[in-house]
Amino acid sequence: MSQDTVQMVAEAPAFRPLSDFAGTLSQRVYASLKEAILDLSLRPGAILRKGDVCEALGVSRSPVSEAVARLASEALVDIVPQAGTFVARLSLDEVREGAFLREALELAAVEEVARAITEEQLVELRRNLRLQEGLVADGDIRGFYAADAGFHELLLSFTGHRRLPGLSRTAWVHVDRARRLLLPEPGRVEETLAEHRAILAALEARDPEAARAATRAHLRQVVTRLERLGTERPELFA
Amino acid sequence: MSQDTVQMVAEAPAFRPLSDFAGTLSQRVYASLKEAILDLSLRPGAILRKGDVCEALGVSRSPVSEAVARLASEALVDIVPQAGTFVARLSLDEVREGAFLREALELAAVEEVARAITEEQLVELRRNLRLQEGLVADGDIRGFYAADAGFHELLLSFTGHRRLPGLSRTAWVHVDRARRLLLPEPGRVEETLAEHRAILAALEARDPEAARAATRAHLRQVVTRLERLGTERPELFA
DNA sequence: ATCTTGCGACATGCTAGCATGTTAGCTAGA
DNA sequence: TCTAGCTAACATGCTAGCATGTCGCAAGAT
Repeated sequence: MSQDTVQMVAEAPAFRPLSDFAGTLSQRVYASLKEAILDLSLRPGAILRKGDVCEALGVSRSPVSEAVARLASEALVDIVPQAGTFVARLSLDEVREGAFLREALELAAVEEVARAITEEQLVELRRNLRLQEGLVADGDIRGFYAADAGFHELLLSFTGHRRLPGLSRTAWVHVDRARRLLLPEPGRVEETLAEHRAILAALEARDPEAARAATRAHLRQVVTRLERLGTERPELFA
Repeated sequence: MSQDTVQMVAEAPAFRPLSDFAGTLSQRVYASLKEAILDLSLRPGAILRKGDVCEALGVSRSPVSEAVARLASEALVDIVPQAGTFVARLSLDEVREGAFLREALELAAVEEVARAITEEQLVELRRNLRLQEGLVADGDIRGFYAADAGFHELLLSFTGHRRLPGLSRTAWVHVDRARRLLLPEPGRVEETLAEHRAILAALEARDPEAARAATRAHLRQVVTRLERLGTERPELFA
């Protein structure tokens, strides 16, 4: 019961306007809410009143309800029937599960891709990698993260499976949210770049096992640092 | 309204009553619809009118709408806005993707489990395997499939990840639906049983690579037969 | 002072009806 | 006879209001 009581004032939602997104109202509400949750601008553990969301976004309750249901299926919110909806707390268990899922998917992908990658696909990866190098040189960290995501999305799309990239992103959601807590470490982007180069090298060699090893090493970096954070500051996680 | 003709009766959805399920109305509608889709009692490609579902199940349109939205997220139905909702056609691409996903998850799981499986967990697996043997001996194929599913669910649960079994089941959905088209092959259940024994043996030996190999061989059986069916009778798939 | 108990407020889930965009069928013209 | 355009029915998406179950607070009893 010793919950936070002081921060009632800091409950300013500040959602991105719906006009920034496309699709049906439900999808737009979903996108806006999800972004707010991943941003941590909706604090973990905070109550999420559907009525407030309706008023803030200027829509009725059906689209909000559907959007919240989708978020619940990703464990980003907890719905307690007839009681309330709460933003999911940060949880090391969820981080571990998300990391496990993404690692499983991505290892299977690179293993398959390494066996039959085409020259055109390698060209795409090399181009993305050069883009990353440029962004690092310019110090554009935000752009680098976007290119990073693009690199992984390219890899997954090479399997030919349409829904795989989206599933991987969904799996990674809890890791990504917790990552906001990590302070930027000097030299980390250069390490990331080197890890991407190692993955590309394994794919150029068409060596499935090397590709798996490089991808695994790459993906475990973030989780390792989050585990360390969990032991150093356990109060951050539920 | 006009009376149902004889041919209309063939289109009778025949949903399982909602009282057979638990949870909110949305969840029950979802379960009932999903079962009908997997049963193929809702024909692939058929139009799925929400109004009809409402009337058949005796509920309003909101829970139906939410249930259908969930089905759409699993690609079991296609929603065309302001036009109609259709039961997804059988698709070899979806079968391949579902098989890929489940294989990725389950290989990662057994690899991890093999490293640190406890004696109690092995006991659970052995007990399940003996159950399978008994059901095969009794010729209870339906019961055997249930025990089969339980075997895999046990394996996945040993990772400690809560949502993993459900995700694997979701991934497998398209394979499972297409499997209804396969004629039962004599001796297949005994082969399945042998494959399960091989997985268990690898786990008892705490050999991650052997566990991966055995699991992979097991999971690819169904897909191989479905691929064959796809070349022999391409008209069955979209 | 503490524990219990009852009442009030409230958040979600559901129902019913309106707005919007699509599709199919029919009609008129070439 | 075939095509093009129009109209009418219709399916979904959204809005607004009712039913149901939960949680919190306060007053009273021990």
